[in-house]
Amino acid sequence: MSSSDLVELAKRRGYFFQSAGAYGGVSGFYTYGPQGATLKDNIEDSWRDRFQRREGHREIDAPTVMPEPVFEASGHLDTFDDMLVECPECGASHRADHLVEDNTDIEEAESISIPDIEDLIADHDLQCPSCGAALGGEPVEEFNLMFETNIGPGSSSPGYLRPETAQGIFVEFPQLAEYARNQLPFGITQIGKAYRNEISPRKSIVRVREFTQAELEHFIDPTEDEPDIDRVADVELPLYPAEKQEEEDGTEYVHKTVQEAVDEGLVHEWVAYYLGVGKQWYESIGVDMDRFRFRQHLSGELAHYAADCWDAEAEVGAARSAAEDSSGDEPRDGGDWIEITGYAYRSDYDLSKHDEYSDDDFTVFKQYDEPKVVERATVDPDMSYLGPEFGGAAGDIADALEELAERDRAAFEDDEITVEVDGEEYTLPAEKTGFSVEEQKETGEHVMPHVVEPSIGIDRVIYTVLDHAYETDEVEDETRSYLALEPGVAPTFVGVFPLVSKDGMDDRAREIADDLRAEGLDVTYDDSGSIGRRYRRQDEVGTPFCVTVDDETAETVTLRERDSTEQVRVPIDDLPEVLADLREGEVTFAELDAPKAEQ
RNA sequence: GCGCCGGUAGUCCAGUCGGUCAGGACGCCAGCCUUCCACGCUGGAGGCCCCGGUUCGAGUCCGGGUCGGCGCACCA
Repeated sequence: MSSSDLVELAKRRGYFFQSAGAYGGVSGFYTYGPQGATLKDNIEDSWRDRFQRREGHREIDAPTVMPEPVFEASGHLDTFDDMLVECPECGASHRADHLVEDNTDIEEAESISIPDIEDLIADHDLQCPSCGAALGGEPVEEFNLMFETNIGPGSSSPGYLRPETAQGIFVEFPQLAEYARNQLPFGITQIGKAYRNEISPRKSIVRVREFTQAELEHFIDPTEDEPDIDRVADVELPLYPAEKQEEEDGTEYVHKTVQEAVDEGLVHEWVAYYLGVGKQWYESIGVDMDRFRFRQHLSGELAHYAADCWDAEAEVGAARSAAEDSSGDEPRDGGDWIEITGYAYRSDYDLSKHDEYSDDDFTVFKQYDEPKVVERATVDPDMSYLGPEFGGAAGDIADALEELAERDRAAFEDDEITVEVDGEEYTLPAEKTGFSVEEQKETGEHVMPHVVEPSIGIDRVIYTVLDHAYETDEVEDETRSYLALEPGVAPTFVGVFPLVSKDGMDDRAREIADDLRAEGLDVTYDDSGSIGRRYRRQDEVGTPFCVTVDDETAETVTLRERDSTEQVRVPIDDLPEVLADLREGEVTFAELDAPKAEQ
């Protein structure tokens, strides 16, 4: 369906709409309506079940605001802080630091101050890459993609709204590792809002300034932990490797099972494992596998933290006729491919950075099976000598001695030892160094875990699920449009109607609706207009089943399925169980052992 | 942020040259009627994106803003 059709339906039927419309709306912010919020809940619950509960991981809930040092360590402060210069002639915006790097010998221009960058542009007579106009004298503007705020009164403690939920997990790693009893591997999930002050929000809820991420950070020991590939070995992956994308006509997908992808070295084993988990999940919530692929990041596209990355992508807005072509091997025209998940092998990037920048230890101590005995050269400098002799340099000299002992124990065979500190040479008698070679028992080592991260954009998944669910067909010579949402995620699960509002049928229907609600189902009651109109209404919001009371005294009701519009008769007493089974996927409508209803 | 195009009930649209042109359809609400697939009857509520300007008079013309679509840039 076209994007405008989807946006229109979403607004009309309460899925999502632009926020604060009464005040003219604000770009990049959306509100999920009564249907959409429930659909979102259902998809999030399903994600928890697949990526968390069934994998044995645990969820945390960290703040959305974090202090500045967190983002200094994570690298977001630098990489988010773009310097833009605008061409006075053609209006194009360019990264000022990139211009300088490309046209001078300067590297790392990102760390240069704005006035200096402006001077460099003027001094080198840099020109607009688009039209060639001179850029000297044009102001360089700073654009930070993180929302900034102040923590507490005053501006002495800047904070930022998190641009990804992941950092909330990484910064708490020491405490989380303690919870996990310092045993690798373990996984922590988080689902919540993240914020990016996008320059240009686009395409409805696909690119917004506030969005929901569902992330798993799986911490592993890179030297010995392996995924349990068997769990997903046979899952078929539609892969779109980097090399295929770079080909002239790079449209061929490679279909491999998880096992094959790992065996052939095409995908990192941990990433491949989660591609398998992910594919099962997308399929279960109604993403059309004919409009789905895993695309490998091109080397220049990799994030600052990623060692390898595959995106799950879905094609949305594709024409109906194309969707019905089930060959599946060729990408189709007409739709846009959007990223719905990033599967990144983040190595130890994040933990190393936080280990370096913070006061805490972001490693895990791994005990050896057998303690190792190692011979180690150590020093124990006589500080009562070094202090009076060398004054303030004494501490640095002691450190230098320790470093020298590890590097070159032969140096201690002389009577006098010389070390260099800040360009100065210091010489002292060997006996004052306390040098010795000892046998030490090592019981283990500190390991910096690596991180495997499936990072799901919930809003984009919702958009995809709605886009792929939209169907039209012919019923009684009339065109009908409906959302073929999976029963497991549909926000309204069953509509309950009286065939006509008289003879007590409406009261009976209300009772049934109440009973089904008591069973935990999402139920809507409707007695307005004609029965056909009510069916169509529910079809369009994607309600998979409708129950109609057609005789107050009868002990059965009709149960209608949305996609086929077929009906069966079901005893009222059995309804809760039948519907619960349908919702859980224990049985399909076609498999129900029930007589067809006459219409 | 730049360029092009656009903004009229909940939704989709009509609205001429500036002058009873604010209209249609669907949807919604109320009543009636109705025994299985949105188009039975009657009645009703609801709108010119915002601010300013031109004019005797602005939905209509102009400027700015805002929101949206597309393209460029950006998307760590």
